[in-house]
Amino acid sequence: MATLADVAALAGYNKSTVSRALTRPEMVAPDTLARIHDAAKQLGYVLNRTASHLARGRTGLVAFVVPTLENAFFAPIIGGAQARAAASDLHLTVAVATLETPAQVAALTRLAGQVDGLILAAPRGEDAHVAAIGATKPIVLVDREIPGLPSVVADTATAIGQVVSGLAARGHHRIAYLGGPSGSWQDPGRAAAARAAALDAGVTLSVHGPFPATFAAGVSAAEEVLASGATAVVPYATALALGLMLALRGRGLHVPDDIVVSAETQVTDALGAPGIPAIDVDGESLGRAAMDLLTSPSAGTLRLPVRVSWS
Amino acid sequence: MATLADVAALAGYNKSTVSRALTRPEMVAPDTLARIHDAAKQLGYVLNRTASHLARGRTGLVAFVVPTLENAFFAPIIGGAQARAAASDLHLTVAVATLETPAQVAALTRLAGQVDGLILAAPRGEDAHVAAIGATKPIVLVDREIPGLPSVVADTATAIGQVVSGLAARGHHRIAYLGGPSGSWQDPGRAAAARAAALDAGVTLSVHGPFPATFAAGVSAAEEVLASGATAVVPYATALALGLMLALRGRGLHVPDDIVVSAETQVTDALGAPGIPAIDVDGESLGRAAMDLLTSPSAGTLRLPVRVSWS
DNA sequence: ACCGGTTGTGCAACCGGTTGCACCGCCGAC
DNA sequence: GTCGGCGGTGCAACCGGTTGCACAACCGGT
Repeated sequence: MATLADVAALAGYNKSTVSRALTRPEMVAPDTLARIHDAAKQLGYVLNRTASHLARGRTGLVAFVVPTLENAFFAPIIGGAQARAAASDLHLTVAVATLETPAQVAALTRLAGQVDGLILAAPRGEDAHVAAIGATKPIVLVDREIPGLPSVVADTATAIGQVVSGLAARGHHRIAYLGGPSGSWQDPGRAAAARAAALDAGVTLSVHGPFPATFAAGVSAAEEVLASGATAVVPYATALALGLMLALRGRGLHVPDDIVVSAETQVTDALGAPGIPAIDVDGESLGRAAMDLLTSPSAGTLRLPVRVSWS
Repeated sequence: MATLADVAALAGYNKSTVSRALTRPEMVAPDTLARIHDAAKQLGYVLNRTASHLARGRTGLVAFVVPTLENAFFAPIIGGAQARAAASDLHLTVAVATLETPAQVAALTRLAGQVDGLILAAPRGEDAHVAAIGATKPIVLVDREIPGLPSVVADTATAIGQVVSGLAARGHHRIAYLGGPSGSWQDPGRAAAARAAALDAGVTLSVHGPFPATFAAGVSAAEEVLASGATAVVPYATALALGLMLALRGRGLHVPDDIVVSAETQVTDALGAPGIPAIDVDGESLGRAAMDLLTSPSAGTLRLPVRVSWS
């Protein structure tokens, strides 16, 4: 591997000039620049990030922390962040932690020492624990707000309110809301929005949960949903919706004729029936926004709209 | 941040001795070790990985490359690899690439220059392209075999053969196999196993595809499946199965009364009906095995069994 | 008492860039 | 014709560990 010194020798300049030519071209005379670029190309020089990072006191790593990898919801978010990270010459390292236990907080604190910044997606620990990590390193929250920390959240509460109103308008009198994992920051807001919309429309809303955002939990929720007598269900997550749909069908009910379940457009489209609400979060945008917030910091919350549509 | 030099000063030793005490304790006298550990603890010393990596000529990074993040199939694999990586003090950085285009190969080659090793999950590029990356850095393949490269694959072909046989034994005469993404290495083996089992049992097998491993593709496959007249379907991936199931139900068919679709246990359980085959791949084990293969190299393929069960 | 062999520690070079500061030459201004 | 200023470059220290080599002390054996 060619080093800066090699390039310098070939071009007839000093290491430092070469370094400047490569990182701050405006500090160097044009023809010097050209000669150095030539030499670099000729030698196939590529920057040694490790050395660069050591000298600069940075690591070039950003940790993306998710509560779980089982929930496909986070995949596009990671994808979006990853794309932006690559554009800034950063690496994204993925870690799994909810921040609910001291051990997890400790592990994440250790990890924080090895990265330039963290993106915490839907962390479930206490404000103070999360903030403590934010005190050490730049940090951005996704789908969670903590005063003083920058964050980007999908405005699903509003969306869910719209869904409940729409369902009521379509004649549903009993609606069920299936809550997310305990500790979820989004959940209370969604439940509240659902309640408010139901109250407003004069329909009954039953709130169930908490449930992990998994297919299996959706299956296990079927019983409770049936008992509630609801004709429409608004689950916290797509995985939950899918599990519920299949379990309902396993009990002989027809979705959506007997009971309507909201999900993503992708899923509601498949059913090919009208009147099913779809809630679509643009995960990639969330991820990109989070990464952008990390690289060009600014406090406050960025609230991204969520699309609601009806099949 | 305390440095080695600080610890050395406090403990009354030289940097080098401290370094050795921390990395190769057996080279240092017991009481020296104790004093150094004391000093380190007192100062809250933690190793600067960047400096360490520079001196050692390594980066401590392993790239985990997946063809897509949309498919939840890779999540547990990443999780498993991540867990093992953490145990070896390595960071996992996730990248998305199929290796099908020169641009992707180039991007991955660049990435390869910044990591200590790569795990390529289900890469879809040509053998030569993949092997070229393997020539630069240690590499492990997941769900793909290329002569000369270490790999770990889930033996889904065998599982699919069992499923087809079992379906035939349960009275299905027309069975459909839904293929995976074009370029998938696993797909031909699975299709072949399905064909062999069908031939063996004297039933008809129709092979469809290629399909991306997504929910939407499953939906779009419904038409073709219906046209085939199959009473049982074996899809390449769970997402495909779910999409298919919902689309079939959207067309008024009952799963599994009218048509049986294989999936993961999780999904088949939800249906609460007997006679549905389930195929379960232990993703975490795959990931762990891949990481282990990377850290303690050995050529050849590690073939992990896949569980088949019937609801 | 002498010697070859451990064992434990220090010295200093090194990994490969980055950057503050000094220096040189050339410019326009007075 | 001098002088301040500035663009361009080199020098060397530095980031924080790692490691080859030298060396001193101490071991048991003869």
